[in-house]
Amino acid sequence: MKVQDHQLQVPGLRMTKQRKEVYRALLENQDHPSASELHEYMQTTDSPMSLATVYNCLEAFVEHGAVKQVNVDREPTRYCENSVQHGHFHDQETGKIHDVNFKDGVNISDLLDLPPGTEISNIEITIKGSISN
Amino acid sequence: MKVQDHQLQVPGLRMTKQRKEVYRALLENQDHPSASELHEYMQTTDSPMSLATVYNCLEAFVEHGAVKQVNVDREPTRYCENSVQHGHFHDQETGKIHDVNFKDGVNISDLLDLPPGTEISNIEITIKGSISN
DNA sequence: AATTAGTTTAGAATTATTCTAAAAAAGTCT
DNA sequence: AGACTTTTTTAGAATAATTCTAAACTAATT
Repeated sequence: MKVQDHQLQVPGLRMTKQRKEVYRALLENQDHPSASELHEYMQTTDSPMSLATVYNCLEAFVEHGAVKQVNVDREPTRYCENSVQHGHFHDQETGKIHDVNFKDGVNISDLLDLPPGTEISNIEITIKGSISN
Repeated sequence: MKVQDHQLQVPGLRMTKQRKEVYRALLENQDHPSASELHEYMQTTDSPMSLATVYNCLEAFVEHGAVKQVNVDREPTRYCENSVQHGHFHDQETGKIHDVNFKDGVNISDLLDLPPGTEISNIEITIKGSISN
């Protein structure tokens, strides 16, 4: 997938060359990369950059809500573009992470006994398992 | 809460002195401690032990399904006794983690569009937010 | 152009966790 | 019980993801 330059925008964030390219990499290869995988990939592009910059960019995106972190156990944090709310399925055979969408009309508070007055800022659902065929 | 010695059992696991006491600490102070918090606490008991042992014990419990790991962001892994399936609420004001139970009769597959053939081995639900009063 | 504020960078520092190998404990067998 | 095997505990070293530092650079503003 190709993303046009003018689409590489995160509201409220100055888009430097590096940020643009990291964001592009995330949008174009939706593969839940870790910071170092992303860094490795960036080295193969026209915009090689330091690992620290990859971390800085990702941190900025997460702060601005454009990117979501996925933590599974103690593995390196993985990053994904955060358009719609979704959960993650961690395939234990392949190690891959897949997005899983919420079914229409379901609400997390239908599922959990949350204390009264709870203000939710983030929901993280991770399923681990395998796919049998 | 006091736990009797004979209750400190994990099926299939040899209960050494150290494992008993770590398990007791988890059952008696249900506070989602990290390994090093637990270690610090153990030093105040009759069974001081090394940090490596705390990690070893916890690993054994997790492998035997008696204890569950809770990971929130990149914070140190926290541990809780795993009797019934539950999720976690991470209060961003206090940093504390609270258990949240699933409502009766709900099923995770009612909520998510999982790929066909998915075999679930573990579900992790973490809500971040605050409690307004 | 000069100044300021924000960003990138290499490399050092941090820190949770795992590893190592030796000592101690527990379990088994006769 | 004593001899032997297996498992566990331990202190300290090693690892690895991430954060920090401070200097160089870039972009924005006057």
